[in-house]
Amino acid sequence: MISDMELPLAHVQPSFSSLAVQHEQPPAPQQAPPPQPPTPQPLQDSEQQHQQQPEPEHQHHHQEHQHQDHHQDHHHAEPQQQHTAASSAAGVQCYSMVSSPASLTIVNAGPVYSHVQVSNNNSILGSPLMDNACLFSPGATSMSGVGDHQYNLHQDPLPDTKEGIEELCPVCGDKVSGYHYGLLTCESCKGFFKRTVQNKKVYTCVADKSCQIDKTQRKRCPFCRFQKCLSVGMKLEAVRQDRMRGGRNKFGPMYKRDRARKMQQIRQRQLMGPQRVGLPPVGSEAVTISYPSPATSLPITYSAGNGSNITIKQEIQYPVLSSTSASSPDSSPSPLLGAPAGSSALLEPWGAGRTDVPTIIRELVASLDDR
DNA sequence: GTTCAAGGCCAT
DNA sequence: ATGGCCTTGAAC
Ligand SMILES: [Zn+2]
Ligand SMILES: [Zn+2]
Repeated sequence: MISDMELPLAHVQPSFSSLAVQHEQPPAPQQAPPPQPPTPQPLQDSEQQHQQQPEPEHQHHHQEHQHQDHHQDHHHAEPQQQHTAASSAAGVQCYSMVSSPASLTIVNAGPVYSHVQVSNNNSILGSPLMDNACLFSPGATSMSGVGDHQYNLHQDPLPDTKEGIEELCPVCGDKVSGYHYGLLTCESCKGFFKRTVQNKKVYTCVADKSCQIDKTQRKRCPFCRFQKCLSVGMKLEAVRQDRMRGGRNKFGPMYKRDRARKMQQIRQRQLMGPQRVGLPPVGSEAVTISYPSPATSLPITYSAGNGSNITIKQEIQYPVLSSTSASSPDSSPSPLLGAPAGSSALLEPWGAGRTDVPTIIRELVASLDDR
């Protein structure tokens, strides 16, 4: 039985499996793929209410925003949190792209951000490897009934070079509209990710969780779309639980750095001509620092829809108290290609949670972690 | 004052 | 439910 393997690797999925969780889920033979109601898994972390740094005393002052012409509805946070004490380790995986835009390989990486998952007994489904691992199937698997078009993956003759490149959404290939939840994505995936996380949607894949997601089929399987969003690195924590509008979050500096990095890459390309300018994984030099625990987090369980509980990890940033606050998000937003294995830095030596660090120092640190 | 990513709105 | 467009607001 597959029941208990720890399969540390293998669950990338948006989660689920916990759906029925706790109770076992025996009824599924090995073939039945979908009965599992998935729980989109790793769900949520949210950007917490806005309490970022200063202001030790207030907590929510959204104030009524009403100037302007339209009103929005804002409800305060909704009631839904129950924390559980158990959290298990997270096996995180990343997909790395192997040159062609179509093939992905799984790479196992250390704990990166959040994928906490509950008791996952994803046993059912049969072989663990199958379900999530094959994002790409050779041709045979078309989903049941739906997928009919199989394009052969043609690669663009000139994938890189010029700005044209890299402006495709890593999830669906549509045009990028800016940085959203951690990386450059298109407007629709931004909206999709936001709706999914805010409303705690739980999707189900009727096929085998490996549907191809592209601009024309992204609507067909939200489950696989969300799964891909997480795979490429969209951050749950960037979705605000309190729905505060505007402002900048902790990823701001990262976006800026990433942008500069890409810019330089382009410069080099122009000057160097046809030389291979593959950008280094992000940790090119030598400086690789790894820190212990990821961040203060508390797992909380909420019930989604009906009947499923999901444990999620919520990032909390204490204002100015604990030195355990995360200071630099992560240095690389890049889709695919996981960070080596422990390169998430959180916390600076001087425990500067967020005080007044001279700009220059901050940049130094940032560039340090960046490499 | 400017940015620009996050959330909201609303016609499909 | 989706996705294009609009408003917001901390960081710069
Ligand atoms: Zn997209
Ligand atoms: Zn699917």
